[in-house]
Formats: sequence, structure tokens, C-alpha cells
Amino acid sequence: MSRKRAPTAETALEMAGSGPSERLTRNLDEVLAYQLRRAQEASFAAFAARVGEAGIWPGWYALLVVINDNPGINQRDLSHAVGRDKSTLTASLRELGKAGLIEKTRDEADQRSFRIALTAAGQRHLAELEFHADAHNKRLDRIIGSRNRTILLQMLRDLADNLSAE
Amino acid sequence: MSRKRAPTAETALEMAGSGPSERLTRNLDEVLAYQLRRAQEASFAAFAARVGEAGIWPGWYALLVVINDNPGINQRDLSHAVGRDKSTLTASLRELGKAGLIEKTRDEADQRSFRIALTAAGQRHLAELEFHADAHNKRLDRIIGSRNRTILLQMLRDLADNLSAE
DNA sequence: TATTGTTATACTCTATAACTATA
DNA sequence: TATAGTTATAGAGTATAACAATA
Repeated sequence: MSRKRAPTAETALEMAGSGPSERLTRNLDEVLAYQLRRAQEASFAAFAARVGEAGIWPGWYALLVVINDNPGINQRDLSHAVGRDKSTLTASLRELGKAGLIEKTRDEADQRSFRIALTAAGQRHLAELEFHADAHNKRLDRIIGSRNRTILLQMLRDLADNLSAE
Repeated sequence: MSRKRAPTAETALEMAGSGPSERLTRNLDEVLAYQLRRAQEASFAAFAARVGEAGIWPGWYALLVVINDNPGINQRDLSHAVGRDKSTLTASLRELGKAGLIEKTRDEADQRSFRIALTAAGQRHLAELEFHADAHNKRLDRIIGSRNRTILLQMLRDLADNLSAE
């Protein structure tokens, strides 16, 4: 996780803007899975561009939120919560630790695991990310119309929940 | 693009299913960007699992669609259409060529570029993918309610278009 | 024996930069 | 000089498997 560039972010923004030939993708317009990917990429790129300026690491967001909401969580549960393998957490948590955003303490009851919690700096950092997330969400609201927000969120949650269930 | 496994696909499905501790991610529920990612991942995983069984390469789908709709397209335009750098196309197109799905012929008018088109096999392959995409879309429709499909698609396209524009 | 977390390793996807050949 | 496509290289993100410590 070296922080030099956020390659996918800006570049995706640039490229997407300048379509040279009009509508080469007409027949993908109706493919839900494809539009889902486009929207996700665009949303991520925009969010990354926003927080990138502030020198904040967007990939940490979900991690910080879950830790904040579940202080003392261990890595196994954390990895399940964010849907990634536990092995991928090691590096991220080390970075978060180095940045002074989280604290790991041995679980006295079970010496195999750690209890992870945000430090004060971690809470401030999260607050800053929330601020940007908020601004980003408002931008998305303006695009889709804020009354549609609830519907869209519900549909997305339904999709994720139902497709995963089995 | 060695075809041995489709790691993200099945594994994501498995993991997402068995949440051990309930709702560790409550406060991410309202974060549109996050739910967008979850839905996209789940959708991709489900589609990959479906076509994976049939030995079909889901990453090729968008490429094949665009080529089919724009026979004779060159790599520069193709790369813009799918939103990837031209350098990433080289390998994919080589695979598609090896698989006998596309044909590259020199553009006589401009010897630097190629004209890319689907072969008959490519068209059959695309038809098979479309079949699976169709089934997948129907499954998504059942989840969100088919009347909501149009709305969702519109919102996703709006998001992608507006966020990229600038 | 089973589980938590780490390490070693590998694979996918994508990008940038330098290059070749044409224009 | 500029453009189309290729190659070399790198990095982010993720996974699996083997391992050490602990249960």
C-alpha cells in the first residue's frame, strides 16, 4: 500500500470523459451488470479524487467504519464483515497501525487474537472521511434526485444480499 | 489471462454467505458508494459463477459486444469504448484471437491500425454469453422487481455519465 | 486437533513509459 | 512530429496454502 499514486482514480475520470466516437456501447446500456460496474467505477473514482486531495486513503474507509462501530473486534470477524480474506487484512492493519489510527491489544481471554480499536487520531481521520463521504453522497443525490436515494440503496442492498445468499 | 481459476467469483460468493456475527456493517448501509460496490461484486460473482460453469470468459463480454456492434473497429476506439487503456487490450485481443473469436486485419487505408471483427465462432460465443447474461438479468429482475429495472438502469447510467463528465 | 493471525506466493486487472511501424 | 499498437514493468487488490502460537 505505497501511497504514491491513485492510478485507477484520476485516469478513469480522464478517459471516461473523452469518448471520441459516440455511443459505441449502445447495446451494453441495458445490461444491468455492466451499468453496475460503470457506476461503481465512476463513483469510486470520484470519491478517490475527492479524498485523494486531502491525502486520505479511501480503501481504509470500510475498515475504519466497522472498527469504530465494533470496538474490540478481532481480525477474523473484521475480515468477514468487509468480505475479504483475513490474510489481506494483515497489511492494511499494519498500515493503519503505523499511521496511528488503530490499536491492537492482545485479547486476554484468548491470546491468539487481538482486539482492534480506533485511536483518537483514527476517530478524527474517520470523521474527516465521513465528511468527504457526505459531500460525495450529496453529489450522488443531486444526480439521481434525493428522493430516489432510498429506493436505489434498497435495491442495491437487496441485490447484494440476495445474490450472496446461497 | 490464464484460465485456471475464477478466484474472485466463487470465493466471494462463499464468503459473503456465512456472516458469523450479525450486522457488523450497519453504518455502511447508507453509504451509497459502498452499497454500489457490494452490489457490483455480488452481481459479477454470480454472473461469473454462471458462465464459469460453461467455460466462458466473462471479462470478454463487453469487448465482444462492442466489436459485434462496431465491426471493423480499431483498438484505440475499442479501448475508449470499454474505458481501458489501449495497452490492456493487447493481451485480451490476443486471447480472443487464439480462441478464434475475433479476426484482426490490417486497415489498408492506414497500415498502423487493425480492423477488428468477430468470427462466426465469436458470434456464437457472444450469443452464448448473451444467453447467460439474459438469465442473469432475469434473476436480478426477480430480486428488485422487474418494474424497478428501468429506474435502476437509468440511475446507474446517470451516475456513471455525470460523474465521468468533467 | 482446531483456530487466529502472519508470511510466502501467485494471479488478475489495470496503468505508464518506452518502443516500432507507420503516417 | 504524431499516432496505432506492442512490450516491459509496476502496483493495487485479492486469494490460497503453509506456518507458529495458542486453544
